[in-house]
Amino acid sequence: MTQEDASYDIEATQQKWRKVWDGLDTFVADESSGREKRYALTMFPYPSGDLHMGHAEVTALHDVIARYWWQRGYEVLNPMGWDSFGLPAENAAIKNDEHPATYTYANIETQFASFKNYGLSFDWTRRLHTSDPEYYRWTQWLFLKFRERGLAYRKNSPVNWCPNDQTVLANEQVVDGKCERCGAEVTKRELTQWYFKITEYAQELVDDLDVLAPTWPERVITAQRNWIGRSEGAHVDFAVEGRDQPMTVYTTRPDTLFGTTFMVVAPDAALAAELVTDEQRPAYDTYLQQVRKESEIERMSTDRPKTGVFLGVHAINPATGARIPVWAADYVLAEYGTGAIMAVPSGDHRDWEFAKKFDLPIVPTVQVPDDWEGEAYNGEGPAINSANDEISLNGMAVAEAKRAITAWLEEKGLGKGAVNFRLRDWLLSRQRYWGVPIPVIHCEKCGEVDVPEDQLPVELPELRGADLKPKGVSPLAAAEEWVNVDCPQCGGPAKRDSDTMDTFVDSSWYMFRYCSPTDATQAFDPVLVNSWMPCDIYVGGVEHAVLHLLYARFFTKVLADMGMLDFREPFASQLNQGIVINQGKKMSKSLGNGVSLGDQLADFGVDAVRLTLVFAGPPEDDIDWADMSPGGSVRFLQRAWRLSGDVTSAPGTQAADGDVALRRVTHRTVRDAEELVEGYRFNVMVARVMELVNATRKAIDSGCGPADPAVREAVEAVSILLSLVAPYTAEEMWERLGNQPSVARAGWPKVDEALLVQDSVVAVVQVQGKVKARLDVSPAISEGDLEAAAMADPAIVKALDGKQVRKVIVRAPKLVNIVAG
RNA sequence: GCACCGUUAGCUCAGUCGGUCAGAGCGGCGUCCUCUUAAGUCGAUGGUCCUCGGUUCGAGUCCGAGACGGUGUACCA
Repeated sequence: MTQEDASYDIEATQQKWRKVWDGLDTFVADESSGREKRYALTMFPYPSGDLHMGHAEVTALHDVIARYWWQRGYEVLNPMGWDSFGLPAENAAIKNDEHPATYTYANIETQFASFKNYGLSFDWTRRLHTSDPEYYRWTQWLFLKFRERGLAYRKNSPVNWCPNDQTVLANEQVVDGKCERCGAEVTKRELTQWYFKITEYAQELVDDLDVLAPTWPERVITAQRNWIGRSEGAHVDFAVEGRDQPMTVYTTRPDTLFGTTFMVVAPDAALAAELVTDEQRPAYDTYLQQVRKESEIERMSTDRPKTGVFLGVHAINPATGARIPVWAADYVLAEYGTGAIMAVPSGDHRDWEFAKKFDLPIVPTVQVPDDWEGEAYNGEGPAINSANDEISLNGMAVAEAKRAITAWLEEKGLGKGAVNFRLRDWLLSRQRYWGVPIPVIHCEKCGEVDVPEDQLPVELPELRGADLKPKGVSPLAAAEEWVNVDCPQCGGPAKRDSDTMDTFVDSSWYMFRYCSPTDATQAFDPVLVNSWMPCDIYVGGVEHAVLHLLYARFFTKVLADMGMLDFREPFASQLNQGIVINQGKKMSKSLGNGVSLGDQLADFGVDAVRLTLVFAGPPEDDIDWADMSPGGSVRFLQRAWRLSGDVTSAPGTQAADGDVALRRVTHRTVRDAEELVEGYRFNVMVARVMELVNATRKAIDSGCGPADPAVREAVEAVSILLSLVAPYTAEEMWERLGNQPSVARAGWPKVDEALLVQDSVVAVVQVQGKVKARLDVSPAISEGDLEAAAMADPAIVKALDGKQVRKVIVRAPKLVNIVAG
């Protein structure tokens, strides 16, 4: 065997097939094919630099599913595009004195070429970029539609401010008190900003998680549930001495009302400043200053001691009539609930700590179990100390007591059962340039006026370099010719809104646009969208568990309510891939442990890199590239390819008369591969293909020989199975077998069920749990026959010699266990 | 602190209903081939299935406790 016969030239093969594929349009989705539709979506990238190992992994995994569906005979929509608005382009533009579009579109072209080289089955006729005016025109249109429905509004409130990026952030973009993007410590500012009213959909967003739970990763479901933070409880009014208005609190434990011994107000809530007496005002002001200076990070740490200040006023516990002091303390948050709480130190560890520190009374209202040790008790138990002239909760369990006290409060007009959410409205304004301009004009006379639909898109003015430097207000505000316009309503002087939208708005609806990407008359074609969607699979990183996925779900529900969609969840199932790390650590410039995708592809070829990533382990696990052996993948692929040269039967040869043993392996492998791909267990699927390759090799060299029809069947199956992971090698094999390209659309091998059934199985006979004999039996053998056969076996007779048979366990057709002694 | 997940060969992982169940691939080692340094062949090696206890005729598999590792989350009333 010469060198040329033993291996193929990876680089030449890649170049050859790229050219052939370009002429085939193999993966262009055709709505009119009449085939059942599938929509495979993977999160589109931000165009920063070239593709890296992370992109390589997620697209390789995603491609297995898309290609599998094509092979199974579905019409597959598998689009790709770019989430191309965003800060990195703007920062690069400032640094290099250029336009953000220059950086953005250059990177897009680089990534596009890399994707093509990487052999993915994307339908490139549907490519989109969110920064194209043809796209963001419809982002603006959707904004106006949301505004029409009262779901986009402006309000003044304290917002998260990133001092580094000089822009506001959504709550979802603040992680541990830091900017999710750049890591700078987030501060608060009072600003008037645009919001989407996502809270209006809070209940549905949490309810539908139950629908998604079977097909979405558990951790995403959990993350969203926690983020939405639904809780049930009650609002309770407390009269305040010397004040007409009561103060209202939200509590999840109204049953502990009798144990409320003081009240706490968030120091930065308006209510605190209102309630404080003149006498206590200096102390309060000092405290407030101190709290304001704390960073979010300090404030969020849970193990620091409680602080607070008495406001000088008293409230009345509506259940006991007791006078209880009202305090301000920073462990109560202004933004959650009503910004004030009823403190029950016996039942809440925070209140307990506070009461201990400031020597406030503690009244237990739930009987603690005998064996319980601790401080505040928030578990189950009968109520105690909870009675007045009108009502007694004593003896009731927690749930019952909640109902009873809530009913009593409602009857007295002192409270009401309530549901509360942690979720806040989505702050969407950004004070930066490279995003979608908000299509609103501010007129002194008319107020906020929509840009008329026929004037969309509101295009970005041409700004570059230093014009884009962060100044705390949007760079657009300084573009005078752009900003100053006539009011569309009254014609008077007016100004455009100079903020741009959060880029998460762009990505909240792109999955719809892919269905009719060039439609110039509407955001998307509802008929096409409803025919393709919801997406059958959405592959992407778990870092979007709350942000993007929550927003996209919200948009879908709003659009459904607008009558444009006949479904209410965009992604029927989801797969989160892990990340590629190196030597146990995340790849980073500072660690110098980055692995260049380009280098890996040059060294091992596309197929071997893809195979390595897919075979590395379960898709959701991280891959440590240092533990991987792409060289091993190269050798395996060459070994598989070599099979295709050994086949001597002609194309079209019927396999029916072929070697049965090999055929069983082939058909078993194909069937298992179906289940494994559908269960996203691609690594195991690859292992099975490796075994099939080994079995085929053995059949050729020392079994039925290369001319046997079963060999062709096996090698064709290998080629088709490999086409999901290693398209170049598979194509090369397919051609070498004498078939026409492309193997990607060859169709899935048909499994002969008869070959999956064994005509005899091996039954094990155990004595005392130890295997003493093996019998070839029919799979249909009865328990009686199996037992008789076992007892008659010479080895068993010998093993039982002189022993008393106490018990015989028969599990036909696999096992007989004889207990003797 | 709480919740969830995991622990099987050097590495990455399979192991379905409790019974052929101690497995695959890779790596490493050795062998052979007109002999290497991304070629091929053949072969052998390699495991306290994290620990302890329980259920069972039988436990990698089920149950309990613990250890270790990981992930998420954390003053949300």
